[in-house]
Amino acid sequence: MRKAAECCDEYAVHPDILSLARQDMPDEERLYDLAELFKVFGDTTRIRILYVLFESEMCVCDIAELLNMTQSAISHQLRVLKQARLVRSRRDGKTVYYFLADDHVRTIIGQGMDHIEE
Amino acid sequence: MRKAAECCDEYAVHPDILSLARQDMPDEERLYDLAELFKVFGDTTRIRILYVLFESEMCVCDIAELLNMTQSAISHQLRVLKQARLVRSRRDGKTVYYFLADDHVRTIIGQGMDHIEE
DNA sequence: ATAATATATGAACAGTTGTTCATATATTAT
DNA sequence: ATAATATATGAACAACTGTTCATATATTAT
Repeated sequence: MRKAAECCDEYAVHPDILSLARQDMPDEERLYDLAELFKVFGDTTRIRILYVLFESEMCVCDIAELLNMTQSAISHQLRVLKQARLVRSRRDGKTVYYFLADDHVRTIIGQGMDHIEE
Repeated sequence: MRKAAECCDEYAVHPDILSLARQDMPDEERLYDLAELFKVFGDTTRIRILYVLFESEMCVCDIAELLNMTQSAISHQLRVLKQARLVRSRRDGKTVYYFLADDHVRTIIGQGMDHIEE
């Protein structure tokens, strides 16, 4: 018989489920990376930047203008998005254009919208 | 011609794109809710709880045991998950069982995993 | 070279978040 | 009623986050 925590001994679900849950749990590094990824989506400014980039690649100061925020604030957030590999950038002269890195961004945001709208 | 911010006047993308981006931007409340939702996914403890619930509904103290955390910490986080409507609960005597609210959780986490693993 | 423009970045500060601790509530058994 | 068990919750504190401000870097034009 399973030796559980001090609490809820008699009401505990079957030990098989517990060991199964332990098996299917991704390793610590993956869980950390996953949480880090979602943290990036967890900010209004960054979500708005991503939405803006749904339409087209865009330079830093246009994003700043669109969102009515300072160039610095946008630049800081673009760095976060870039580190998470959600956006990429290309330089054209003095201007740096940012664009969505791949389609996961759309899918994840789309699923999120589905959830809050239901 | 478009009157842009002081910066990058001559390099700015076409004004049509700017107004298009403005149109397709969800309203503030939606953007806020969306960011709030992703914030909930943006924590290792909560991600681990959700993973545990992939297998089966589970009571608070079993989750606490599985994740090696205090009952209080888990309970606090379950409240956050519940407020975000990612989990639901049912009471059976003294025990409260938590379970995933719907399939968006799996999809969102799955897409997140796809992204970090690619 | 210097000036102008676009972007990036470090430090600081306020606001937020997650855990711990103590305690409250809810249910069951006696 | 009281005791025991499972869960919930408020306060406090440390750690983290996003913006602002000042300034640095990069590119282009003169």
